[in-house]
Amino acid sequence: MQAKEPRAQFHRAPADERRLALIDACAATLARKGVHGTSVREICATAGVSPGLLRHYFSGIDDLVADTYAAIGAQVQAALNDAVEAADPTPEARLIAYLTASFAPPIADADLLSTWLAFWSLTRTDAKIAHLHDEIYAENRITLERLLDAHAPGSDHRLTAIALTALVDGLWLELSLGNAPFTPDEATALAARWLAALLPRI
Amino acid sequence: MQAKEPRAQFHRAPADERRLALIDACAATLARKGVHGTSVREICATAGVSPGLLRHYFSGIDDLVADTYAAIGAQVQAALNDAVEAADPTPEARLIAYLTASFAPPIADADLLSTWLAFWSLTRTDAKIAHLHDEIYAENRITLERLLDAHAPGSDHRLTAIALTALVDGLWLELSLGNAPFTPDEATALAARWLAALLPRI
DNA sequence: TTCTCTGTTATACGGTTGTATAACAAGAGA
DNA sequence: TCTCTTGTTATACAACCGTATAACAGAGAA
Repeated sequence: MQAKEPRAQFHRAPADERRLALIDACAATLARKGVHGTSVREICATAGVSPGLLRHYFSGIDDLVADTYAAIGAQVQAALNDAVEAADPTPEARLIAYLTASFAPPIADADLLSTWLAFWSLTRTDAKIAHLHDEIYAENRITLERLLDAHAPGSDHRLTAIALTALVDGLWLELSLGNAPFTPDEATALAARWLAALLPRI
Repeated sequence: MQAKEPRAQFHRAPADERRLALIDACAATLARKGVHGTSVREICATAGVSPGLLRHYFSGIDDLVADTYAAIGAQVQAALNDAVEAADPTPEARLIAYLTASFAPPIADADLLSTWLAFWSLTRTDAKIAHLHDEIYAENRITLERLLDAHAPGSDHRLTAIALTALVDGLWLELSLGNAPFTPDEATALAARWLAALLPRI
């Protein structure tokens, strides 16, 4: 006996804009609800769009998640690069800027961590995600090796970059999880002290 | 028209045993299927038990996951302690043993990481899990501070323990995710080198 | 203004989710 | 051997899942 619902109003958006809105909504949902609470309906509700639309832009929810990983990864890389480029042009200042940025928003951020954890946890089950992970981390290490090489040209910085990445990741993780028993400044100082021990001139 | 299924045979197990079996099954399922693929039915199937039984021992699936976190956390702590106690009784050897154990099975293990990632990702949404996380990490830091204090008594090792935890976590994460661009031995060497820089006598 | 294309919504489908419930049977105690 | 307790199973339920489909309507083209 219920009256027929009038069809909701909507506007047709450019394809790029809609894709981006869905990617943003996917990241926001992963952050807020975790992998468990992230569904097609939840994402589309966040994007203010009907559930069916997701499959008009992506082949499925897994596809959207992978694209979201790529987008977020690029955002992080860009934010770090910006911080480095905004620093004094000495190799030392650029390295420190990289570290400082790693422990401050928008990098050290509970939402970003939640999203990132979702990606990590999908690495085992989703080959596309695993491939993206390798790409993103390889690019990050190359960035670091360049920064290190500017400081001490010629030597091999492979292991140094690996260790620095690990240290920064570990500190970033605890900071972003919340309740960390240390401050962002202490994290930067720790990483800098570590660098000073390895690269005496810093 | 189908014949009534005869009720499956079963045996009544001691409460502790059943609880443990369900916890093991929960960990295994989280490792194999991820958060997304871990359901009451999947866990109970792994444990070889009917789905309804879970709620006879736990108030719900969230409760079981929390207990699983506590159990796995204790196992990890125990494995690390065993490695330390099995080492030569010098402070240096004990520290190195801690590091080596961190990058070898059963600690560095893809299954353990998958489970651990699930716990991390629940930290945001589940208060009980968040509390467990704080407890487990605090205990781990205390263990490390004791090891460091045995080597250099008197000084404050708070930040050193924090940094070492972060470095080990980061290296462990990449190793366990697979495709890491370094070996477990290199990870141990990196951490040891870091310790040597901070604590000259190692 | 009208036409046409297609981005978008609404709805339906079979399958799965966590939980509730009652019937059953294992195994200890008498 | 019998009884009784209760651990365990089987089944049911409403809610949700990801996807498929057809009808609708926005907005540029003619």
